[in-house]
This record gives sequence, C-alpha cells and structure tokens, in this order.
Amino acid sequence: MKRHITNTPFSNPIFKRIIFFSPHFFSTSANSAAASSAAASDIEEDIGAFTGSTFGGIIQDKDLLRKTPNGGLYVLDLIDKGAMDPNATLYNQLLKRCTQMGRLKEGRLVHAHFLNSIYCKYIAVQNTIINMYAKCGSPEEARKVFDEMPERDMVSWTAVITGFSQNDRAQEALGLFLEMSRNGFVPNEFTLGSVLKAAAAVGEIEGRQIHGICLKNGHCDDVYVGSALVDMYSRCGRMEEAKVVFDGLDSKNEVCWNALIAGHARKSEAENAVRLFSEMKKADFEATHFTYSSVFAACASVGALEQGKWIHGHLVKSGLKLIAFVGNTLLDMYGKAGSIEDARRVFDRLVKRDVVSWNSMLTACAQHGLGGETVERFEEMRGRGIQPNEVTFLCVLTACSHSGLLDKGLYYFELMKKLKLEPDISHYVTVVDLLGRAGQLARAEEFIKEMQIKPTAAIWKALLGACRMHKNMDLGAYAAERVFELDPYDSGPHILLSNIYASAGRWRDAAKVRKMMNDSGVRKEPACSWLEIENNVHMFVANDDGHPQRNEIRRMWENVADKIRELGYVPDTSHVLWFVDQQEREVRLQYHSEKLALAFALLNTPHGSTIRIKKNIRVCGDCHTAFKFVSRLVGREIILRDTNRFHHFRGGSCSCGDYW
DNA sequence: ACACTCAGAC
Repeated sequence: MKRHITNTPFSNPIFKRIIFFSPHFFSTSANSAAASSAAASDIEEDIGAFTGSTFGGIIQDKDLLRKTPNGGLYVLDLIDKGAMDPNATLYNQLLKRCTQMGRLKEGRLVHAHFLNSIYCKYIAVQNTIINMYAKCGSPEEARKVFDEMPERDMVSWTAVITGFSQNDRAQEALGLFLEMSRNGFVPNEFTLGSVLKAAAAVGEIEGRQIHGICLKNGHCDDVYVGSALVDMYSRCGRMEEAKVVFDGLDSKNEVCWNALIAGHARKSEAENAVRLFSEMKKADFEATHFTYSSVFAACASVGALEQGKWIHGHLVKSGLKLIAFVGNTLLDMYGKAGSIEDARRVFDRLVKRDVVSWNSMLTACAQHGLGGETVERFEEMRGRGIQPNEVTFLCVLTACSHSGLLDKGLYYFELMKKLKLEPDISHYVTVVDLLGRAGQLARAEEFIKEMQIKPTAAIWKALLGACRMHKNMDLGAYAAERVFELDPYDSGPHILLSNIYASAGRWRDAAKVRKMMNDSGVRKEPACSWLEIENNVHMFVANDDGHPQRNEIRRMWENVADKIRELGYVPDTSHVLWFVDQQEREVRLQYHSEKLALAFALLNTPHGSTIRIKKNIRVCGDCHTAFKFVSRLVGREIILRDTNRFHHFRGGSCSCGDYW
C-alpha cells in the first residue's frame, strides 16, 4: 500500500513538540558561484556546444558522428574509401562519443567496423566497446562482447560489472564479481565502486561483505569507494554507519555529501537533510543538482514548505539551471507541501520537461483536488506528443476518482489499455476507488470479480472505503473480511468497519470490531496534526493537554465553536466514540488534533495569512465541516493536508466540494 | 587513451 504523501512516523525526531530547524540554519549565506555538474538528461545539450581538436588534420570533433546520406558514419566511410587511416585511438574516440550521446546504433556501426580492422585484437578498444554498450542501456551486448574476448584484463571485468550495476542488474553484477575473483583478479578502486553500488541494491549483508574486501585491499580512502560506501549504508538505512564512514574519509567531495544527504532524504529526515545541506556549504562544498534534488525530496516528504522555500532560494542564487533533474523534485515538493501555485510556477519555468515533470504536475493537481485541471494538462501533454506512461495514468485516474469524474476516469482506463500500457494492481485499485466513490458499489464489486489480477488487500480497502462513504454495511462487512484475511494487521480497515456499524447505530457490532482489533494486537496509528510557524513545527494529538498554551488553545476553540454555531455549524458526532453520551461525545470531538492545531494557528499567526495544517490520517467529517465555517468566520484560507490530498477551505467551502 | 560513487513522479 503506497500513499501519495508519506506519513511521518512518531519516532522521527522532527516531531518533537516544538524545537525544529534551529535558527542558525537560516543565517548561512548562499554561495553564488555556479556549480558545474551536469545532469544526465542534459549531457546531450552540453556536448552540442563542444568543439575540439582534429584527427589527422582531417576530422573535427563535431564531425565524429556525422552521417552519410545512406545512414552510415562519415568517418568510417572515409576509412573505407581509403581517404584516411584508422587507428585504435580513433575507434576509441568514436565509441566514446557514441557513449556520451547515448547513440547505440552508431556504436554498433563502429563496433562492426572495428572487428574488420587490423586493430580488432586491442583489448583497450574492446573494453571501450563494452562500456559503450553498457552506457547505452544494452548490458546484454556488453556481456556478449565480454564473453567473446579471448583475453581479458581488470578493465574488461570492471566495465562489464559496471554495465550491470548501472542498468539495475545488481545480482548479475555481483555474480560477475565473484567470477572475477575466482579468475584471480584482485579488484581495484574502480571495480569496488561499482560493486558496492550493486551490493547496496541487493542488501546489507552483501554490502558489508564488500566493505570488508575494501578494507582488506586498502581502498577505503578512495573518494569513489568512500562515497559508494556512504551510499551503501545510506540505502540500507544505516545512517549512523554511513556517518562513521563519511567522517573517516580524508578527502571528501560533493558526492560523499550528497550520498549522506540522500540517505536522510530517503528516511524522510528533513531536519537532518537540511542541516547537512548547511554544513556542506559551510565546509565550502558546492551544492549540486543531486544535493538540491535530495533536500527537496526530504522537504516534500514531511511537507516542510518554509524549509523547501529557503533551499529554493539557495538554488536560485547558485545559478544552476532549473533542469528537470532538480526541477521535478522542486515541483513535487511544492505540491506536497501545499503550494499548488508555486508548483505551477516551477513547471512553467522548467528549461526542459520530461515525463516525470508532467507526471509530477498532474500529481500536484490531483492532490489538490483539481480534477479538471489534471485532465486538461493531461490532454495538453498528449497534444504535445509526450508519451504518457503507467504513472501518468495512475495520476489521471486518481484525479478523476477524487473529483468524481466517473466517466472520464473509465474512459482513460480504456485509453491506457489501447495505448498498450499494462495496468498494474494500483490502476485496478484506483478504478475500484473511482467506481466506489461515485456510489457505484455494485459495479465496483463486479469489476473486482472480473479482474484478471488476483485482488489484493488494497483492492478490498478501496471498496471498504467506498462502503463507509456510502454507508453500505453488508458489502462493507464483506470487504472488511477480505482485508482481514489478506492484511490482518492494518488498523485502518478495522476502524472503517467499526465506523460503518457506528453510523448505523449498531454500537454492539462496532464495539466487537474494536475488541477484535485489540485482541489481535492491531494498533491504531495515533492521529496527529502539525503546522509550521517560523521554522518551528508544532504538533498536536487528540485531546492534547500537554501543550504550554493548552489553556489559550482551549479557550480559543470554545470561542470559535460558539461563533460558528451561530453561523449554522452543527457538530456531527455520528462516527466517533459511541460509548459515551451525546454531550460527552461533542466535547471529545472538539479536541480532534486538527482543531487544536487550527486554534493554535489562530492564536499565533498574523490575521489574513494562509493557515497550513497537516494531518497523518484522513480528516473526519465533523472537522471538515467546522473548518469550512471557520474559514468563513475569520476570512482566511486554510489548507489542510490529509493522508493523500489537500483541502483548501475558503469563504465557507472546500476545494474538494465535500467529495473526498 | 579503456573502467568507479550521488536525484526524481505512483
């Protein structure tokens, strides 16, 4: 079960009550020199500007890949015509250029030509060919060349291992590494860098083993090996060990820093990622696209808008171009942190957009309940000839589901199949959600029965959620049973089912589900809400009485509650705490965490400013209603981030149109 | 004159 927005676990130090991002992070001045690291997607552009030396006084660098009218290569043609003599260096240069430009076809031409030349025994060129195939995304061909070599050296092994390592074929890379050792080759720092990358993808045990080999061979001081080690421990979630390796490195570069920062980002430790960003700059290292991308991702995962903006400021000052590599993450960060306007702005300013840029923009729209805009942008994307992928359709389907665009959603599901994209289980879940939310419960059930894939827990959860929404007790109970079989430890379905019973007045059944849940040791994730004020994060749990301002918060809410009642607010107590009487229920309800957060925001933020609150579970119906009234009462916009979407409350209504 | 480490959308 994946969520659109990562919930932040309680164990995260970022959620200590008040202190966060201490002020000194914000006094670091940005370094204005431009960093030069080019992102993979932009290499092509950079090469285009390159003009260089000549070969034998005849061929200029820019003519290396020049084509002949019949599709051959100009340089090879010259050789065939006897207009120039080849040599090993020329073959290497040609291959290298093919590699840089990712030109597999031309690479094959050079390869074939090389085989017919008198240089065909040169190991160095053969190694370059292996590298060319590997870098052009064809590890199979690299392997074939390698296998057919009568004689191999260290570089041959390293090149082919790297080929698999970089093409997400970690197991094969590790296998070759073993074979290499059996053949009596001792790995050097080049080999170990690649093998560590592969090991990191396979698992911690493998990673530690390779670490041992690095120590034995004395390569741990190499920056490449060191960075790979830091990265390996980061990916295994072992941040303490990553830090130990990092601290032990005599010579560091940006990559080491980035590997460490990325590790914290993957663990949603925004505070650590931001802190390291500052330390990196203080240590006089230039933040690169990798750095920014990681830090934005970290901010996105906890919705840290202010920190994200601050980092964005550094990016602007750095002079780095807003390329897709970093822009996509920035866009995503703004979307997830609640500022759809900034997300749009970033999208508009992207130098070049790839599929991920479009998908991120669609996701942002979908998360903010802008179904119409999502569909429009999707159509624009197609109009511009950008090929949508599976993720694109997931975004669009989700948007349709969240906005009640039933027919459009079903149409796009069919379109997806027509475009020969294979829907996976997540698409089926979304369609069940789409039908279910729209009240077509019978159709949703039918759809599940006819699915070609075996239904998973997520499928039944979607149906269960729809049953809760449309108060269908029988089907809901059935769906819940299926979930209990497949995913017995998730608290969500238990609570949904008990709420279904409760809202039908069947308190006894509701209590039975709760009891069953307790008996089987299923624990409910405690609900909490939080908000940022001036770089501090304030967190609240329901009925919280441990906050320093608890009395003021309580008074504020009581005051507000009275006023919104005058505007017509009627507390809805139907789905909570059925075992207490009506009056008590209402009292408890008042202290849902989002209401405490809202009262706190009203006390501590300037009049008229937008209030941004985040919550780790779905907002309840009563709070949703209350928030609408409050937005009208105080004349302010309130943005509430739910588990997987945003609610924009303004002037008494919500952007979700009460459909969520 | 050949080979290595760091990012992202669901």
